[in-house]
Amino acid sequence: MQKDQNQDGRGVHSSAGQGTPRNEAGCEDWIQREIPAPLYDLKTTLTSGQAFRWNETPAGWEGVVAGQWMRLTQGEGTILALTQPGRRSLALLRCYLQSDMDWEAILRTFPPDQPLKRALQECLGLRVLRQEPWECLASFILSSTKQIIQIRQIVAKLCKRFGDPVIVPAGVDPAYSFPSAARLARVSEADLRACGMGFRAKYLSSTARLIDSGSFDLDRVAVSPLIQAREMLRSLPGVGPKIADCVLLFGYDFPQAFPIDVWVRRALQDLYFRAEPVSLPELARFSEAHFGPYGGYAQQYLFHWLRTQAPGKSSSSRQAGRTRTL
DNA sequence: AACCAGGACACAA
DNA sequence: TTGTGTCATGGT
Repeated sequence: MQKDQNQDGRGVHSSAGQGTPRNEAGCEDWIQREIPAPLYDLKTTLTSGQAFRWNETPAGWEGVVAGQWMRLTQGEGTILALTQPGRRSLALLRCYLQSDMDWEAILRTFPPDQPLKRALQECLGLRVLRQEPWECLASFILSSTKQIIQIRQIVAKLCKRFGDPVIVPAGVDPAYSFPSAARLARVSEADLRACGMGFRAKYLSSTARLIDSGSFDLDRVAVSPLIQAREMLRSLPGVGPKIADCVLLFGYDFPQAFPIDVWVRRALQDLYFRAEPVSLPELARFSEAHFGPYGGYAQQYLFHWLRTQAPGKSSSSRQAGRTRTL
């Protein structure tokens, strides 16, 4: 079910260097298909800080999944997808979007507390994607102390410089695949840094090389229990507790993983511990116990809800960074 | 123009 | 185990 083979570093024809796509613009076919997706808000999901490569155009949301360009639009209880008529793109997309998930059953596992209920109401239709592990890992290594808009810019540069061009419909801006670990392993740290990623360049470079050399096997994460999978990812340079849980949640099948960034920390502090400041490790322990087997999904609701709040509406949100005792 | 961003890391206590 | 300074870069 979640076993879509992503082209990450190891193995697969990454050294072949396909260069430019064979088809010239206009010679290829594109078909529109319909994916059943009840309770699915495409825009909210694609803009909720999970994936960084979707662009909104007048025609819909355009992006690249597993090396294939696609355009998605919201339908009534469905998602419309413009893809090549190729064999696998539809199955690929349903896995990526996680549109077959029994969402109501998941909602029922959430604790019935007031803050979460409110976040659910405000962001109904927000879903969790299942991205390719390598792209997810690399993207979140680049995410640390960066705004989402900046992460998008860095990733876009990275793909344009080191990814391969993919086939797009006539008249559409060129698009690129996400560069494999094998490719990035052969890129100098300085060239990575030129994409604007700063100190994260050495993290991405080192991690790409560990994966390319076979020292680290991304597939082994998928078949490990949560605790071990988390430890494995954390052994990679540039991957700490937060990024590890992002990759487990968005790139693998670990719905309990609960990444805590500045926003989620603020949300937990304000919504569940209004009285006094609680340390980060303590918040992590609370979250693991409180939010249940799909806690990561609850986390995504809290994250997106707080982040889309009008600034200044929430009580102590703005200057919560400094530990100022009220 | 300061301030902050989907943090990790080495190091101190 | 938990708390602090440092690390680049650019948006707001």
